[in-house]
Amino acid sequence: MVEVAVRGRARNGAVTKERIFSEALQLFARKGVEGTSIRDISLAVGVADAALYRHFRSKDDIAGEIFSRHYGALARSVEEIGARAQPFAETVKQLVAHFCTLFDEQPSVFAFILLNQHDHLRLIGDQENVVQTLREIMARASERGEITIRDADLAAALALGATIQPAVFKLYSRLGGSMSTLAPQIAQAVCRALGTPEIAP
Amino acid sequence: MVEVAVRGRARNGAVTKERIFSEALQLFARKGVEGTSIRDISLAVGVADAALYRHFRSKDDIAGEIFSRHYGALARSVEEIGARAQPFAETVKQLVAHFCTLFDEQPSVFAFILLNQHDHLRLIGDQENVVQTLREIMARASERGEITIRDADLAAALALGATIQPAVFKLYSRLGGSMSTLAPQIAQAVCRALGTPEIAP
DNA sequence: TGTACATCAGTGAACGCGCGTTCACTGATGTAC
DNA sequence: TGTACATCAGTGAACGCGCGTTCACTGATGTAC
Repeated sequence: MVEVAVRGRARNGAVTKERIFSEALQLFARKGVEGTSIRDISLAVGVADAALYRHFRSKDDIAGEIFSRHYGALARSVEEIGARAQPFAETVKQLVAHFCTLFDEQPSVFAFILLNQHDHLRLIGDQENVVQTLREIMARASERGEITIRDADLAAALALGATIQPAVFKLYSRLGGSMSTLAPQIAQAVCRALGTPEIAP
Repeated sequence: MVEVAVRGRARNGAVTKERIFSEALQLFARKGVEGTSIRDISLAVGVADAALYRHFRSKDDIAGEIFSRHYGALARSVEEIGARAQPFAETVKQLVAHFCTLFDEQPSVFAFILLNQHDHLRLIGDQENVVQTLREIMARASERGEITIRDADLAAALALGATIQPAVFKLYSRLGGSMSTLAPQIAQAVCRALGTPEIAP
């Protein structure tokens, strides 16, 4: 278990499975799930196509496991930030910063779970739902009079759209620099859009 | 030319081509271009699959013609609204209203040209570009001091995201009512986000 | 108005290809005694 | 420490299927004289 095979092919299943996760994620983010074939993935990993079926039941299973792993992690982060006892403007700041950091550090994760929404948004259960969690954060802020937009769903859509669309622009090289650089401006724009009093920087 | 065949199959080429446009658009919007087959389209139109090749060179040609037709129309509308001599807040109001009306009246068009961006954004030339036009509207507003966000691309992204994301929510039934009902709230949110003084309703 | 012919808009069948998946098999690794 | 065996993680080849596209052909429509 300690030593990985040196001659011949590596035969550590856990390592191979992680490499499939990693390569498939990048391909899915770049070309979409439908546009990526099992052979594309196995070529990138460096194994035969049939080897993928030692680790996953099907291609959809690969996509599903990758999606729920990262989407679940994001949902938990959003929930955790939303639960902090702090002014709404601070929550917005931290949420936007979190999304921007995710884009900068794991662009494939960002693209796969947030930009290909139409493929799999219906597949996820409601247990760990980023959008649902955002909605609840907005509903709470509305109750406390921290935002003037009354419809919590609309507020969530405005905030999410104002954060995601700049990322799309960056993907198409329409915006330079890192997303984290833009985060303060985006957070301020979101607060203004929702009608929140700003806090001192 | 005046009378359409009554017995046997309709043989009016122009009519068939329009029906292909119409059915293919709906399928592309619902399932994506890759997820829609030539046989899906021909089945919906009610002709043999091979008949499609009497009107289009390829499947991509169908998608391309549909896309550029509607995308071009939207680009010209945006350009025309942007060229009007009026306060920026009024321009935003009209742009948002235009997008919302498009969603309400032609949801398939909206979904196809604005929500599947990754498939074909690279295919379009720069001659009639919705995003580019929005950017120029923002740049002009920035020069005139009508918005406080200095980066025109970021301003365009914020405005577009705040308009498109509610539409995505509506597609997933997360928001009720029509988009046109939400238009005033969205326009106001965009103006606030960009730092524009509001105008009287 | 009739006739001859070109074009148009359709058909069913077939094509080659790439896809997701399965198969029998192999040899390395882990485990029991 | 050796031996016997189960399991794991890989292989190349093949499968059936649906895909986009092409083909030869058909009959209706339009045009010229």
